[in-house]
Amino acid sequence: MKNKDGLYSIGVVERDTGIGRDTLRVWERRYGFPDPVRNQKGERVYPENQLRRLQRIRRLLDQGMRPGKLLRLAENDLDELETGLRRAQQVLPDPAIGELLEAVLLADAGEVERLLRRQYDQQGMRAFILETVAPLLTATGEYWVGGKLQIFQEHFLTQQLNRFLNAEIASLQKTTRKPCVLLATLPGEQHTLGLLMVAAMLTSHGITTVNLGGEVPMDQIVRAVTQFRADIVGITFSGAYQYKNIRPHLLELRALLPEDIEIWTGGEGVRRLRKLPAGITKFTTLEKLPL
Amino acid sequence: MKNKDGLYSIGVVERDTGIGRDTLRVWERRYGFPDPVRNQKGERVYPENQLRRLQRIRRLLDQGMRPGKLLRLAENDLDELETGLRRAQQVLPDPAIGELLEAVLLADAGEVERLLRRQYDQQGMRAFILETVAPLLTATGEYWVGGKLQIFQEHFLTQQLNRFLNAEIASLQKTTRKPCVLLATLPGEQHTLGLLMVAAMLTSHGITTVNLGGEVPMDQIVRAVTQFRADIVGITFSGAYQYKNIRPHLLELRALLPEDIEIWTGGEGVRRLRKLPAGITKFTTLEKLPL
DNA sequence: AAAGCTTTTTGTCTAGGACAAAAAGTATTA
DNA sequence: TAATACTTTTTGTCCTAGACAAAAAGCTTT
Repeated sequence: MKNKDGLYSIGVVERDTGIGRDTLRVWERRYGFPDPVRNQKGERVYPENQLRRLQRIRRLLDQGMRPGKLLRLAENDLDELETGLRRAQQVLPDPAIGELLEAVLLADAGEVERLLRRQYDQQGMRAFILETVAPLLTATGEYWVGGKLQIFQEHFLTQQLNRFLNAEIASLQKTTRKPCVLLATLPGEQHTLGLLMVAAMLTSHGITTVNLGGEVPMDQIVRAVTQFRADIVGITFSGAYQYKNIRPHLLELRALLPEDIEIWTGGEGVRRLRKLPAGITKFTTLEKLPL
Repeated sequence: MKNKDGLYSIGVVERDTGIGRDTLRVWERRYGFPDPVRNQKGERVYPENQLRRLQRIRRLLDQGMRPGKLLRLAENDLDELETGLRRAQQVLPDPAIGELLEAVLLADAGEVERLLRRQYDQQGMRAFILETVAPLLTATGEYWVGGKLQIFQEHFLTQQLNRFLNAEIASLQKTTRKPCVLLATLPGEQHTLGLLMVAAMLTSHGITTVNLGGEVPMDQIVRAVTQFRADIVGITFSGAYQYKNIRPHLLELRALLPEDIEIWTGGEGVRRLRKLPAGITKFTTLEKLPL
């Protein structure tokens, strides 16, 4: 799949950017980018810098921009758009996030744990998630795109957060009550940290949550809803999820579930969505969760 | 995408079965199944029963059977194969495992938690892993192949174990010391519960573990080893992992790592392996971990 | 049982055209 | 001003049938 020197097949690019192969080919035809090399067999082979650029484009698309515009732009135009966006989004630097990032870069497990604990004890679950975990993940995302963070460090942080949140949820969960929220992602979506963050927030407010984790087929979600007598189904979509699929999938799920079951959805992937039918609520930010 | 009456587009089938669209088309061409209808636009439209059958086929493929054989079979031949598999795998009856299975089938989170806690308190971490968690997973695997367990129930149990073990690891982790064990699976291997079980056992014996989780690229493992100053690298392979790749991958990793770093490996996939070179140790069973 | 070889099986990729769904743009009405 | 209806543009998914390398199976030899 991956050639020695940062060369990627169309399948790998599809997976790593979340852009379908047909789309990649049609962009090439229409806009001239991406412009992959060919291997001996005549197959497209994408150099690393094109993969990176596609990932950047992907992020800008998620912000609501349009392919027809983005793909005709040069690299430095993208820079401008990104800095423009960054300015618009007001990244305020919290010293604690900096400390945590430092500890992640040094891969210092004890320190990460200590800092998470300190923040949690200071802030309580809700603020901890909103003001520590979420910004930390955003920051690491930016670091990764900027090449300042290794993949293993991201894995490490994910595991660390996973453990921390799971432990807290476990210790909180005894005292829960109605309503019952069922959490899952659909097949193809492996990013489950968002679910965990939602679960942590809800559980800390005494709401029963059942987290089924990643890649749960739709019919299984439907069955689980009856089994657990859930009132609400929460589905998250990361930025890597095939955007085009999100709406149809949500509609499909909506059609499969009884009307009195609410659907909540959130995550990077959902930001661009507009006008959802009754019975599907979109949360662009965790702050908005009704607690 | 989904039509009213249980009709599915190729994209939906791809998603719900995990079988790529190109593969679906080529199967149709070669074996005559699946055999979708066409819509007005001339596109493939799969009726529900074909989707279901593809899902069954998918499961049997995961058990190691081959497309060329499965796709030429009639529906009741599939039945036979499934019952055959069920019989081949014996069920051993431990009352506690039975209770847990029952609670999983009922999707009773509180009860599962209570039973896990009871077993853990009685047995201690080592015996809990060996005599409760491992047999429970084996049992659910058999139930799943036999169709007695829904996918969501398996997800539910995985999450529950995940949470439980992570919580215990977190509470134990303060007092750890050398040696340091780095745990991960290679790309393509998403099964990470094994890592968690190892991590739990080692941590309970005061050994430092760093769990990087699933699908960590090899070069990242190498980098992580130096960063964490690990002494041992643990890699697990589930039964679903391409058997043929295991040995070469282990050798590749061995070549990339300094000689004084040990490699430990385990999991279903590793059982058949023999004669590994110096510096790679295989654990066919968790009991054998040197503690 | 491992290693080396040959044959068969299997999945991924190619092309450029077609078309409907979604979004943007424009006009009309409240 | 804002909501609604209609038109145009943009965009992603699907189609065909052939090619070919990677993976697995089936042998044989060490």
